[in-house]
Amino acid sequence: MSSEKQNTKKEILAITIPLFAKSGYAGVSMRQIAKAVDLQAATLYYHFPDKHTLYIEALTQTFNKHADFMKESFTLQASSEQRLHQVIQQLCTLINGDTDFSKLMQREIMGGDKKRLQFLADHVFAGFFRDMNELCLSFAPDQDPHLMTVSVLGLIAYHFQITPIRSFLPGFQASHNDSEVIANHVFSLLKTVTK
Amino acid sequence: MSSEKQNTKKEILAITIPLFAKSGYAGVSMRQIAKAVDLQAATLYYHFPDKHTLYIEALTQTFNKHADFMKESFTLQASSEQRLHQVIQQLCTLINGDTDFSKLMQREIMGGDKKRLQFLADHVFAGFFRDMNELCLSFAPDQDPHLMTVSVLGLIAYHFQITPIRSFLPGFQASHNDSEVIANHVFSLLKTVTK
DNA sequence: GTCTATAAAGGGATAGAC
DNA sequence: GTCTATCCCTTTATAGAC
Repeated sequence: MSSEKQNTKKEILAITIPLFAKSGYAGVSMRQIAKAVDLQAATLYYHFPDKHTLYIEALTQTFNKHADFMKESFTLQASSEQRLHQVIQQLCTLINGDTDFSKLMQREIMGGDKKRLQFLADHVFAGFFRDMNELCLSFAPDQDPHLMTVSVLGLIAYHFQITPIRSFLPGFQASHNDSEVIANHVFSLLKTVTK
Repeated sequence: MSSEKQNTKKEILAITIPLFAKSGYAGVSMRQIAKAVDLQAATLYYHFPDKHTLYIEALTQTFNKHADFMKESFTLQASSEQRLHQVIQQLCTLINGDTDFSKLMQREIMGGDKKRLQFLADHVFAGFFRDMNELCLSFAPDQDPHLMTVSVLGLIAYHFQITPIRSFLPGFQASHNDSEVIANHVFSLLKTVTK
């Protein structure tokens, strides 16, 4: 509790998260991490028992960061169309503002560890997903709510996933990387489903 | 040209692709590959100069496999709505039938090597993407064609991306993993945009 | 074309000084 | 809490026999 060095652990995590997001667990060595944090590799083991624990803590922190949003994004009382619009905008802002979150999620899904996926589903997404199902049911009653929720999420997430390659694809304009432009586009698509 | 051993190289690639897809470049060792192919690790170096080249060839083969579809999916002369329906179905079949393709693509995008992304964009997706832009323009003239193309692709791709975690999410039913069910859902969403 | 053996480098992790 | 030094294992890659 004494001084500035209590922050080291948090600093390590902060610097490690983007490394794991970009290159994956196996793609980052403890030595690389140490270099990025400007410490000796051995020092990392004072703060974390091993590499796996460091990764799990990085993962946990990245997901916890958005736990509040996941729970409080549906407080607004309004028409389902207005709520949809708001949720789309918030999701775009969230995903655009934290690329690491999406990447780590993608990597976890591809890795396919069932226990971890079960955990992520239950403790990170369940509440949010349930709210989304409900919202979808109210603005698109003809659609299966689970499929509809995935569609809305995919419609948003994919635009940010492909950001690194987007500028090389036909028809690209700088505005296509803008969070608000994407949000408006997605909403304009989905509101035709509403009526 | 003599005998059965000319196939070794192709066999190595065939077995390597799913390994790289699931665990990424750094997540797979030459020894693991050798074991999976039932060869000694040193033998791999007779067929490929190094690991990187093996990976690039695996990548290339995976993408080339679909080059034909990417070029010939738009020959059908019909209403834009019918063509959209057909393209959606074909994309679902393709993505559902080759998980490795999507995973390798995702990993490439997350890795962020600009030269490789430029190459993939130009040599794998450019033609297809251009056709999609055109199709989008004809069935949804009010939307930006580039954004609309990405939306259609994301709407489809995301459903398959999340397959491993889907069964843990609220509202899941077994049918949600079915390629045809997804295709019909996506089309039913998009056709409301058409009118 | 595949093997055994091995070199050379890099990886995770620990011991002990400060 | 951070360092240096080091252990031990795995990794990529090569040399040379068959």
